Amino acid sequence: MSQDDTQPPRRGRPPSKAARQKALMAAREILATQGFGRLSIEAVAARSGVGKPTIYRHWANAGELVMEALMSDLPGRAPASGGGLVEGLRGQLHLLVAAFATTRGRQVAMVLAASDPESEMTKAFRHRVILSSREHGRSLIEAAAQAGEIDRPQDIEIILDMIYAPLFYRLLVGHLPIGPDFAEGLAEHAGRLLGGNAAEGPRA
Amino acid sequence: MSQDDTQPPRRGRPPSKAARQKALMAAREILATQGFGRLSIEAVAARSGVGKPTIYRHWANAGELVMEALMSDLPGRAPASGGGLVEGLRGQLHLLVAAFATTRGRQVAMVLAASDPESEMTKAFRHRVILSSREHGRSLIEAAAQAGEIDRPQDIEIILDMIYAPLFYRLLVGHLPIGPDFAEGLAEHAGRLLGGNAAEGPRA
Amino acid sequence: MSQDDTQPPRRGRPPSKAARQKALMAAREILATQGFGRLSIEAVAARSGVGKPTIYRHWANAGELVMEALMSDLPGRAPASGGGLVEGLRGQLHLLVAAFATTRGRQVAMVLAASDPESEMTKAFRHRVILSSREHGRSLIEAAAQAGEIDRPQDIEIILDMIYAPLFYRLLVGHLPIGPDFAEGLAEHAGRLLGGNAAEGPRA
Amino acid sequence: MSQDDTQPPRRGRPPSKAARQKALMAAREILATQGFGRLSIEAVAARSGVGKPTIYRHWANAGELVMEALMSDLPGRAPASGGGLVEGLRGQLHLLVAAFATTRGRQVAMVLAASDPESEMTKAFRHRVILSSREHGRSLIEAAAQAGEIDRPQDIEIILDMIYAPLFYRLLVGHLPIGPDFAEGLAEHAGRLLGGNAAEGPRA
DNA sequence: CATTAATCGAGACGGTACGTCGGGTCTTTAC
DNA sequence: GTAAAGACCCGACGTACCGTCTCGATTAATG
Repeated sequence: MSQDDTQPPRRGRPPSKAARQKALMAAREILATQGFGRLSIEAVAARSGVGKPTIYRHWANAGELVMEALMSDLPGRAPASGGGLVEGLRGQLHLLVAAFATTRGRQVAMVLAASDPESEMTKAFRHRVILSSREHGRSLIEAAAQAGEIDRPQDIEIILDMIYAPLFYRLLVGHLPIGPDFAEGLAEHAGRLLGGNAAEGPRA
Repeated sequence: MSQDDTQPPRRGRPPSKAARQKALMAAREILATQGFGRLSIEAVAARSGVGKPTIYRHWANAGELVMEALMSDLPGRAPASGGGLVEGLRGQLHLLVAAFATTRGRQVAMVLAASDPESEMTKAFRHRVILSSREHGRSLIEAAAQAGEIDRPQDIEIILDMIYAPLFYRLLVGHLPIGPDFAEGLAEHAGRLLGGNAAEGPRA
Repeated sequence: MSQDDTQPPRRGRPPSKAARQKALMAAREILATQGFGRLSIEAVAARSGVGKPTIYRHWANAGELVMEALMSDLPGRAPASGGGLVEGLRGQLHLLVAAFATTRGRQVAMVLAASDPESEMTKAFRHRVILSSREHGRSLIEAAAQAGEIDRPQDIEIILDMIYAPLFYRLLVGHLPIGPDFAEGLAEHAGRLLGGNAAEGPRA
Repeated sequence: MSQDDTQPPRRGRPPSKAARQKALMAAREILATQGFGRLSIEAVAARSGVGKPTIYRHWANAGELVMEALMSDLPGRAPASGGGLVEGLRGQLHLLVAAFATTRGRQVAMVLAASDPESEMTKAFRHRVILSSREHGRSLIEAAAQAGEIDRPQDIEIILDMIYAPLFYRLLVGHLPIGPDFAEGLAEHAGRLLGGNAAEGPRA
């Protein structure tokens, strides 16, 4: 907001970064061992040794705390595989699948479904956790179009949804497993969707 | 299921269908006016006049009650449009989008995310609400293959996910609106995915 | 019961005396093993195999059932000891103390305190369980007066209370044990209260 | 008990005395207007505006709350009437009778009968409400013996029971009214029991 | 170095809802 | 036509967390 963020050195004890970290750590542990349903502010306070009011000073409710706890260890960008478009998508989808085909995957879906969709924290969570991969896909496609590898698609939003939605769909519905084959198939069909000449099968 | 469902007339007072219906009705009203977050067994009991223990006799928890309440008024099958494969998909997707592009859509996602994925009720809910449309799509595709309209696709599971996942993805993430254009685009891309000769878009 | 009970042959299933007895038996068992606090109509029904509505057909509430269950095995009249007034009282008080210095004693106090004091069953219980001994005492005193052993006391009601109240007082308050010494002391003081010439100590 | 009761200043928010008082006040009101049978924690919470968990933080169950509510407004010590022993007993018994010949009297009996006899609260209640008058009587008797007014009785426990039990007996059994005549008669007979020369009745 | 002020932990507060127990009534089938 | 079984509505139970609010204890920057 202000261009000069050198906050006027306020008097009194500054907020403790350690408390914040302890709460996040405890939240991650509870998520890992007991699940989202068992995570309560009370439990986080008890496990972390941080007082409840301190937790409420940092997060508005349990959902926001959980979101922040889940926003670490995200699948970093795929390492810019030199290959073509499908190659790039394949790499990213493998990373994504590996990152979400765990307990955390369902937790992400749960917290997303349970949170107030208008909250700032929820928006940030959606962008960082869900949509960032979609945006990465968009840039891969646009780069391929720029390079003449494919024609620029007209309905890119729907295509992006078709590529990235199935992962969360399987996560939520659980009708089929999520594994490397799944990422492979998605990448291949994405290629077919983006350009007929993409005659590059799943690794020959 | 069994051919002889004449259950042996059990002793004692039979469960009241009226109580069951009153509870479901109250649940639907609360969902419509206050949302899933405000729906509690207590509130359903108060609004319906049905006792709490009676509600617990019928459903194990609020999630199961909500699932059953949401399982009515589903988008019936598309009316067997005489046209080709894409025409059939288009009709179904329009119905689906119309059915879920409402408050109920997000509620379905929320209750699904929040429920015990192993519960029988959750499984029934997933099949009736989420997967039934997917299965309908499968039968459309297989009929088209049978008719020689398209080649039989190899990865039909992934294709089905790509067609039906985006609706729930947008529902959950909320990054883009859900409307007729969306159904249109999905049907068109589905056609492209299923057969090269699908030059039968809505645009010329 | 009687050999010539030619009841007008009423239609339908006759009321089962067995059900009544089974319920009373179950109530006694629960009183003995779990106490008055754990006795509920539900528990009696479960243990006895008698239906709840049947129990309610016989007793208005748990209190009345308990009262009837406790009204058996009461201390019979003392065997008319040939001796004087104090001798008679002593015999009766020993019987009383023996009958109430058990778990049942406290239960009698509890059910009496908890019951609706206006109910017919409560009145019957009070007369049979509490006041019958007091009335026996009255007749002993009046016989002694008749025989010239003592002067007829003026405040006989208060004297009767002073003789019979302490047992229930100790039962309720529990500040001192209830045993033979207690009966002995009561009888002796009762004699002193009733006539100065009653110079007959506790068995010389 | 400990001579240094400066309790170590505990951390955290201290219990609110106001909440405690509000709950006790509501309990007294319910006792007065609806009776012990209608008193539930829920009702106390609703009437007092105090939360249910707060009530449970202060008392283990309804019985203990009621006991504490009943422990106020006790019949203070009789004002040390200058007269002799019987005069002292008479004064105290009149106060006692006046204090218990009300609805509260039966409530005291009910709560005492219904409470766990081993609970600390029950013990305190018995001592403060029931036995304190008995102890006062003991000190009156011992003072009279010290002063040579009477011989020291041997069975003082039984005598004390005979003096103080009838009040609670009538309360519990309800066979006779409790009024000034009753107190009068008790005092007179107590005098007769304690010493032959107690020719100081209220009559002549 | 003492003061001061904000944050910390602890924990009680008024609440809401939970899931369960038992009360007393009513309905259905069996005897 | 009564008995059993058992579901009904209802009230209350005692507990878990919620999010807020005092408290005494800590801790840094200020004076």
